[in-house]
Amino acid sequence: MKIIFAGTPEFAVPALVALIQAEQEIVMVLTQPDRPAGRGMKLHASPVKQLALQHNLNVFQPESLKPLEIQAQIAAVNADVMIVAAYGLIIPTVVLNMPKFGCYNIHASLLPRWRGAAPIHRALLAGDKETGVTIMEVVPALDAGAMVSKGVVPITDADTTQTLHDELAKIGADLMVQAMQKLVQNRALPSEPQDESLVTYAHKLEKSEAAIDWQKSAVEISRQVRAFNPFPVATVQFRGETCRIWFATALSEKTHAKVGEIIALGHGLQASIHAACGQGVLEILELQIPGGKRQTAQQFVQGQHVKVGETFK
RNA sequence: CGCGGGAUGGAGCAGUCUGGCAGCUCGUCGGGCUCAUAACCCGAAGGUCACAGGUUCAAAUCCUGUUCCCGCAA
Repeated sequence: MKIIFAGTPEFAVPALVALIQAEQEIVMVLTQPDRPAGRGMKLHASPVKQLALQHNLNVFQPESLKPLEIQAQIAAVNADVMIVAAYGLIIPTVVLNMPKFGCYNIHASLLPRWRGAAPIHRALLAGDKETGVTIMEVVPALDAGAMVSKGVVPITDADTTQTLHDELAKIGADLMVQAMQKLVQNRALPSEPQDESLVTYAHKLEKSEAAIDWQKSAVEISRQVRAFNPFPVATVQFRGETCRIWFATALSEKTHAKVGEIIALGHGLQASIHAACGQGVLEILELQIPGGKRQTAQQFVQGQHVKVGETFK
């Protein structure tokens, strides 16, 4: 079966790997153009492009899919199906209709919950007990297509956007390969429409959401820290500097200390920083100071000579 | 050449402005105390101060160049 694969970031990589290993015929890989990024603003190829080049696949990276000559090039490969995984460009209806068997998307949530740009972050922030990945048809409306299959993943107190992202990408890849095998056998994929009454939207993360508000409960702050790892990372003010908090968990103990105050420092191998919140206590385990690498709470305390009674703001 | 921070025993840092004995909190090793311990006490090992050149009686520190790491911005 002739497949067009459309994807850009790391999330799409396992799916492309799985399709290559499943020996599907990938006739074109759509990915966003190389963009200036990183320190020095050098041009960087997307993770999907790098993988595609390693396998000598036909890479196509137009700025937009709207121009007619671009659409003609896509039509020319005469694909049977198109697979979309976090591509990042709007796909016009004309293009959606090109592949014989349609166009399928991997979305990192249990639809219809968390349609949109940041489903993993929003599920974690909201305190959802589980999330997952959905394979569905691509339709012109945002993440609104009928659903083909789902995989469910529980969210634990140890999960971050990073860990969930990696797991969901892997599950999504497996589900997509299964769906393609089914499509080859049956020439069609059964699907189930989304219940519109249960729709929620996962709007894009704002940089301003990264700052920690110590008035909030430890549970909420812990979710925020984990949702913002690895990007954009929750931040806090300490000794007048903006520090990033990479990992923290909520402790149920009570305290009368003022909000943001360091009330205890762990010892030995389990060293951590305990800070008072609006409700409960936050146990900080991994953080980073400006100009430095991320480090364990123990290294931070030893290097910065942190004392009980200092405060985060 | 987008802006800025950094590199110092195994880890994390101070010392650099104002040149003058290599320092702090840990870790490691040895000994002691203890029913016991991630606790406490005593002792020891471990450094080309990122690399190269320059200034100086004297450079971690001042000057020039290079490499690597990090944050911002996108």
